[in-house]
Amino acid sequence: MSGAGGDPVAYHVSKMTDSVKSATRKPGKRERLVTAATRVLHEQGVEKTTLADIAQAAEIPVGNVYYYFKTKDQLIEAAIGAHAQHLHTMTAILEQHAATPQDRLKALVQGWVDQRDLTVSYGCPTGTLCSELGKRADGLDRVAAGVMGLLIDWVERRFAEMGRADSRELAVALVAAYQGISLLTNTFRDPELMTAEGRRLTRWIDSLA
Amino acid sequence: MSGAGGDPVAYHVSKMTDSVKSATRKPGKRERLVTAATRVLHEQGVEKTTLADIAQAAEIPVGNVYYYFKTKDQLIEAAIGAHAQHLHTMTAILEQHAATPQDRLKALVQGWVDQRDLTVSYGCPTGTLCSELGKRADGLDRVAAGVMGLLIDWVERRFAEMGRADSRELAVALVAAYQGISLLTNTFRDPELMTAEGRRLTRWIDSLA
DNA sequence: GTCTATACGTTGATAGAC
DNA sequence: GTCTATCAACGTATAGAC
Repeated sequence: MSGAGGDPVAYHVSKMTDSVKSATRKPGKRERLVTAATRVLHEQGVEKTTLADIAQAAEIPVGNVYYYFKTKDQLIEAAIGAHAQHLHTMTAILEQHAATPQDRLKALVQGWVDQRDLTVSYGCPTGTLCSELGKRADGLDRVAAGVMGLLIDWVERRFAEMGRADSRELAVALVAAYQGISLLTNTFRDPELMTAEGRRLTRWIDSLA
Repeated sequence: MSGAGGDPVAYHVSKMTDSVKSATRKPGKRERLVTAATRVLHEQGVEKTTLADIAQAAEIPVGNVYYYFKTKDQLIEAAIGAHAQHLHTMTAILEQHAATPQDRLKALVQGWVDQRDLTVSYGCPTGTLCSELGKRADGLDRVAAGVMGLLIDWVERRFAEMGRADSRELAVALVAAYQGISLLTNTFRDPELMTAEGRRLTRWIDSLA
């Protein structure tokens, strides 16, 4: 890991601490930087994206980035933290709008299908992140893996609630199916691949109930 | 696309042509370069790999690379061609060692499981390539997609031989499952994920027979 | 054909003015 | 806190000696 604010959760805490320390601080800049980074890193990939790309998207001068983040890796880490936050929000909504474990899982799948156009263009945000960072061994790879773990854990809990003893294996299989079809949807630029696999997975979930 | 020798097949043809043109040519250098590129690009990823990395792995001076390839992209293209060649060889062996479509598909799955240690370290060679190049729109992305297409086509033919009308969808699902579990196996550095999914897929193929 | 030297742009990061 | 100017290192690619 590369310094303080090492994990996605700690990032938000340290941000709050800073806000308390100086009341004059504009919270907009840092947040804009992270939001821009999240989007641009997804669109261009981690290794190909420069700080200039992110700074431009956030409408912030390049050199100024270093006031908010000591290194490029720390900015990437914050962007991964934003993914974790987004995932948390999404699963909370799923739990609110669907009652049974099966319905929640099927709603998750439907969400994937609804996102298919973004997947066609850039692949799954978490998946492409893990794919690139998986070739590293500097700590950032573990941070990305953490987000993927959160997703699998959530799915596993739903299968467990359905009374499945093999809930972990089923969760891994469902997320793997999504990651795989995301890759193919992006590779062949064909949203219909995601739609068709969504139908298959929905039937599969029903068959397990 | 970035010039002559635009597709994986044409590469091998142009190589042959060159060999005919000058009998004194050492075929070792170019081939070593492509072999090294194939390995290093898989290990480090496309965007992070420099020509110096590849040249060093091939034990060739950096500047000399440009005698064999006009640009870095053309070397990458040749490496993708090597993947296509390898895939062709592999499927030929599968057809030789297994008789029925089911057995051939199960042998394919077993091959994936046997490769799990490499997947733990660097992910699926074709998959990580497609993931990175999928963010481009310069032609190389289509070349990588071509290799993935070869694999799906081969699988589809086996399902068709089994009499399945939905052979294309099944082929996409099987390859997606492999790509997805490859990503997770690499993300969590856990070969057991691949082993377990291999068992699941083998049972699934049997259930379709 | 093979290799060395080097040009030229870009990148992450720093120093310091305001 | 914000921004500009700039550095040092590295990347691709070229020129040209042998």
